[in-house]
Amino acid sequence: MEDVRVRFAPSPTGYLHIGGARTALYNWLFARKHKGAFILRIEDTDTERSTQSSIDEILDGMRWLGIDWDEGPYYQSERIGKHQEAARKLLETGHAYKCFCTREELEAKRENALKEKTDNKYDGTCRNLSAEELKKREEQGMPYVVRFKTPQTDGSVVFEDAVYGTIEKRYADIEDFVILRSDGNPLYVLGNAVDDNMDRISHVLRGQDGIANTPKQILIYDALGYKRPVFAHMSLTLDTKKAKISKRKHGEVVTVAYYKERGFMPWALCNFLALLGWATSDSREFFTREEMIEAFSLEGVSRSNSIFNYTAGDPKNWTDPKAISINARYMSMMALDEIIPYVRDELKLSGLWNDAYDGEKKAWFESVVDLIRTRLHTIKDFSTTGRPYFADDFTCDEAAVQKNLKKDPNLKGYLLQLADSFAGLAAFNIETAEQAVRELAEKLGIKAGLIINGVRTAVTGQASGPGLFELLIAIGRERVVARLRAAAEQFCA
RNA sequence: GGUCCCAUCGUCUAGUGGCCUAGGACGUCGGCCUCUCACGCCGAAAACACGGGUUCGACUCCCGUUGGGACCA
Repeated sequence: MEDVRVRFAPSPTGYLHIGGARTALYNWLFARKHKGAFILRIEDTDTERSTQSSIDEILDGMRWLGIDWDEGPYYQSERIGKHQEAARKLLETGHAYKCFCTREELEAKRENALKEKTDNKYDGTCRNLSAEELKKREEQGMPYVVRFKTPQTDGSVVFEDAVYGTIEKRYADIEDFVILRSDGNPLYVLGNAVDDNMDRISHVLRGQDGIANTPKQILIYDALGYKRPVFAHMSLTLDTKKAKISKRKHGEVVTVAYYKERGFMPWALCNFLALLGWATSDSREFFTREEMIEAFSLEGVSRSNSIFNYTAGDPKNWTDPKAISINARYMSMMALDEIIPYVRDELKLSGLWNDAYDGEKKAWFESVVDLIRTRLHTIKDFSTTGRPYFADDFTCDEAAVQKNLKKDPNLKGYLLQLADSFAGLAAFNIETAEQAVRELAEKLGIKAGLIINGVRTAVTGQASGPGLFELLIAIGRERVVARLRAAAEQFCA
């Protein structure tokens, strides 16, 4: 395949949502795989709804995901002249005509068609205008739209979709569609085709919602003498009720920005998104960027829509559980130096960062990250669940306190004794700490678990976490002793 | 309404006529490990929408039905 050029062409009317990100990703993967160019084009011709902040959010989202582009961003609004020129050319070559039908007239026809349950394609009234009538209306300055003149022969438009295979649509089923509005603005079918030609796009890889437009665009390509690109449509991402996902309906979960906020690793999100409608024959689940670029192929893109398995109101699964699982896996498996920067950013953001973590406390910091990461799901968890390791003002889980500290009235004494024992230890390490705990339990004739669980909650406020003795060493003797004493007073009354 | 597209466990999917007693992953449930939780490991429940063909043989091919989605406004 020579000179692969693909593009992502979002319209900046909102935010970068995960469906859009997936489209961008697939294009990017395809470009990288074939050593081609990935072009970013902003389709901002809807000036009413396009905003700069939306453009910024899209660009930020792509940068964060690591989907870098080679050209652009180009702005469609700067090329309206080209679109109009194309419309003029189609008019001149007889491939299009001016239509003076008013909105009201069309509305009436449509209603009528609806009533009689027939097709509501444009009836071609203005297609058959005589030269005389046409001239008269032009002189009167009547507003008009430009319609494409669909062939009235028996033929059909046929194209080979790289994902869906052969798709055929009869001319008779394509109405004379509008390509230019009366205010001179191009419609998507026209603008998009002209732009793709200008940008020398070789493969149009877009959502399946574009599939119905494709035959019309092919008509335009042919009429304008453009070279047809390869079309490849991909399935859509729907919600659990099979409706399109949107911020309006589903809220932040569908925006890329939210995943950044909630502590996702960008590549983990990409990995999840890639799997939503693409698979390799071995059903592989984890890929590095290079591996995915290597493995990516249009053959593996699925034809049926996939469902973003998100249920509102589930605190544990605040997004698709598979996405969380993939992120968690990445967090526990990636190299320590790779995850550290994310943790650093998160701690800075939540005011828990200490510059010594990059200096004399570096080794300690890394060991803590390594100790706790396997049971965390997002980077955000380092500042919430992980807070007791980095700060003294952590909150205590009420259920944990109830279960591990208030259960036995003797715990107060146990914890105070243990605090004294820890304080008096010649050396404080995993072995000596464990020995101290077990000796105390034996001396008191109780199960070690009682003390162990109590200590965990006293020291971290939580009911679960890493192995207790490693945890104690990570937090450090001084803080452990202080927390044991404080908890004994506060909770074990 | 017309046209187009799609249809395998709850979800993401593998499967391209015999290898399928339908494989993997997430989730769910059970077990092991154990100081808790998680990780890890082991195991279980869980799907070819339906009906016709074609064929010696259909998850795989064809037709229809049903269901879903998209586009046209």
